[in-house]
Amino acid sequence: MSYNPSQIESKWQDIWDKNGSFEPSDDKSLSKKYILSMFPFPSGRLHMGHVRNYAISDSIARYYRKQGFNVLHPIGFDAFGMPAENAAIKHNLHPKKWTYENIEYMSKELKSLGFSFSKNRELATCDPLYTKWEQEFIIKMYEVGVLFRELTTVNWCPHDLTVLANEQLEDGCCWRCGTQVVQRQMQGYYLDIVKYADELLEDLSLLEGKWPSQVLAMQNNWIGKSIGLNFSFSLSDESIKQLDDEIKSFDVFTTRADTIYGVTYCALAPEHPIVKKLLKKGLLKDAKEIESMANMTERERSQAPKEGYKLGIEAIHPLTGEKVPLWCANFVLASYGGGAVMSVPAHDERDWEFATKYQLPIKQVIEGDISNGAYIGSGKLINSDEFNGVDNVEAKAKIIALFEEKSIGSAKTNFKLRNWGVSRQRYWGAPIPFVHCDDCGVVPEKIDNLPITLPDDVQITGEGNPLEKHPTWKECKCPKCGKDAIRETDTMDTFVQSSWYQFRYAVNPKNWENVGIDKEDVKYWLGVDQYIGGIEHAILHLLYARFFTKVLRDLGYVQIDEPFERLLTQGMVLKDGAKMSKSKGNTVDPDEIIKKYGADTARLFILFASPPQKELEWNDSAVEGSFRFLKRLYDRATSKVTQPRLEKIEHSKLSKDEKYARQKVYEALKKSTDVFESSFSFNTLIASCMEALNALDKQESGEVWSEGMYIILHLLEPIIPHLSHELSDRLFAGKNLTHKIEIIEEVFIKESITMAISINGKHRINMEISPTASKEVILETARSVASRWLENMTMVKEIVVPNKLVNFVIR
RNA sequence: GCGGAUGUGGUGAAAUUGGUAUACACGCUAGACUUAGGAUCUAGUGCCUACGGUGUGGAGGUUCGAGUCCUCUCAUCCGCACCA
Repeated sequence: MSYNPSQIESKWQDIWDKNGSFEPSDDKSLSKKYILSMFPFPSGRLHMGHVRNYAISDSIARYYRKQGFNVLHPIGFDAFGMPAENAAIKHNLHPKKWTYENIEYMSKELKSLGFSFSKNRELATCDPLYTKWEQEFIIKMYEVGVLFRELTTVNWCPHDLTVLANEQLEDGCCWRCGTQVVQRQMQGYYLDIVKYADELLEDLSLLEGKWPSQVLAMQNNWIGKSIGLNFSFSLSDESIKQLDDEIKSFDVFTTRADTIYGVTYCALAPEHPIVKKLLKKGLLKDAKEIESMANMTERERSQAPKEGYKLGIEAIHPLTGEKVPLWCANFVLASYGGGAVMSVPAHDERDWEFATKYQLPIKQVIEGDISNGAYIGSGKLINSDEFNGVDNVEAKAKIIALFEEKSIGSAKTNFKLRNWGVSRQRYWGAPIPFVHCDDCGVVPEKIDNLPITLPDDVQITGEGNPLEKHPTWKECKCPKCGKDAIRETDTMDTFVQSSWYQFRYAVNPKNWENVGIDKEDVKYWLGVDQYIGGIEHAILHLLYARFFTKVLRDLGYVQIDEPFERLLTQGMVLKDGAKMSKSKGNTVDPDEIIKKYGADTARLFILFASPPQKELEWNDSAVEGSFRFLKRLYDRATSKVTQPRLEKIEHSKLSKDEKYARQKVYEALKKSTDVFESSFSFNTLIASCMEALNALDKQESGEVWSEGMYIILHLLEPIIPHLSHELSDRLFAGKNLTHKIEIIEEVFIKESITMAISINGKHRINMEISPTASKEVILETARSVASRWLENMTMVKEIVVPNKLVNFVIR
């Protein structure tokens, strides 16, 4: 009988299902491993990226399970989100129906790949039970001030009547209807991630060597800490008068306090209160231009050339008392450092460009060449009163000290990281559990009333928020005073759900009704020993999940600082050198591959073709090759293993080929620990197993075949579980899959070894020699073997590297 | 511009961390068997002017010895991008 993957695979999948083989034990005295892959969005079908992700995590999970660990390897679905609403608009399908149908289909696909997920812990984040606990955390966060409401500028589509995220803009237009997006002030809910910025940055050092350095660098960059001076400019008396005595000063932040004497003007963002006030009063002749500037998104502004408008307002330099003109400029960010900057054109490239364009004065305060542009290097200060001659690095500290002494400014740390806006004007998300009361204001729901669930009877048109338009859903009672009130119609960003799912999986599903995050369960299972997912989540998801962990820790739910101990970011799956995508028509459907070759072939190919961190180029004929190997493995297991009973092999009595075969088998075994526990280079382990099978093929001993197959099937079980279980069951009653196999050192001892002989570092010839030969014997033999290169030459040096080579240096 | 990687046969990739470069696989070539097939098996396969020479993007350096360490350089990919 030949290899029939579909029969074998469905047989074992059913056995595993029936036995609940992948449910972790409740016994907390066992050593545990928590292996987690990023959960999928239920888009409808699995793609190869998913298969790769889960093939990796499954191999690691199965490896540890086989080593006797209590393994948690869960899966779920990141089930809220816009695509469900888009499907509703396009196909008139209810998002809930669409989502659950997709989950059902994808669960079947996951099963057909033989992944060893815990079924009892499978979750969908759109489940009201999940929402319930999430809403509770959000209310707790509100109580401690981590969640707050704020009026900020957002991207607003005037046609679809909704807020859009930055990544939903295409050239400043709505990605769906093409309408020009405008900036609009809106109330929204924010999570104070900036409060945790320092800790999020500091703790990156805990992850060094355990997370890819690239991810650490990206997060570091994203948080963007900078230390400088914060101080305020007073306005001149006339200017204050112009502003109706309402504004008398404004704050700026600088990292270059050393250049403060070089300030020749100040630049304000178009959103700055001074600019707004002037606009309101109609004092600006360039009002139209400034307003259109304010309507541009940050991204658009960054692409536009530098532009500015003189405001006719003057500030007073805090040290020199000189008058400094104020400008409104498009390159000043409203959301950073107070939306105002002191401009030092002599020592800042942007200020130089701006000053040159508008012919503003340039005042040099650090020695250096400013003939062709700003000088941003270091040097001694000039034109800086008492600081003249001081090195600029030193001056920076001294000037900050001076400001603090005079109480006109202070050292300040700023972050590029912005607070996390979690409001979405969407239907298919977790409702933000708050109520608007005329008397009490914004009030959190009573915990007993959770979860606040979505109404099913909604019309989803893509315009506006269906919750807002629902006739009755909004109506509620104020949790505080009991009067009629209005429910919040914003729902939460889907990144909120994926920020705490790693804790939810750890909770015993028997208690899912009673508790959101069980302290003891989390204490046992967390941190995640190995997290696996795509690099595309390097910042957002991984930063949010780290942030949530710290917040939940401070709220007393968990006791760890970092959720993911180790992170593996897998490379993309490519076809014809490009990322697989429907629009390019270069996709490979996992279902088709399973149908044609079986899940084991798909898994083997994916892990063999490339190390997991690298990109994987899909190659149809290489898939055939993987299939061929499995057929061969099946054939040899059924035809060569004639005496399945394992007996102690007397190694010394074996022939050379038999010894070599054993050696190859044990080499593979030796390699496996490093592969599964640290390097994850499954490709090399598979190659070693192939080498072992090749070596076994060159000998005929039944006992060597038996032992070899026993070990190879053991090693490959995490990668090709179905075939491995089937054959192991038939040949060894599955005994080779239940324990760790010890390495026999004897097989590595050789009667003779091959040593290379080099002349002046160049490899010339090999020799066979006893491994116990003395240095003298080795050299003697080598000299005679290599005699033709040594004739008439003078020996300068003789180097012997034991077991490896001899190098003769001659002249 | 800043930050992070990566460069090895026709292709995907190995190399026990300074010690015989190209394991394993794909592809290709030739052959065997054959119910003529995209099956299986055997042999070969870095390049060149082939008893020799040369070869890990390029140029130097350290060393008895470098894919591996150091310096410079080129190319590609990814992330961030007016953060004052």
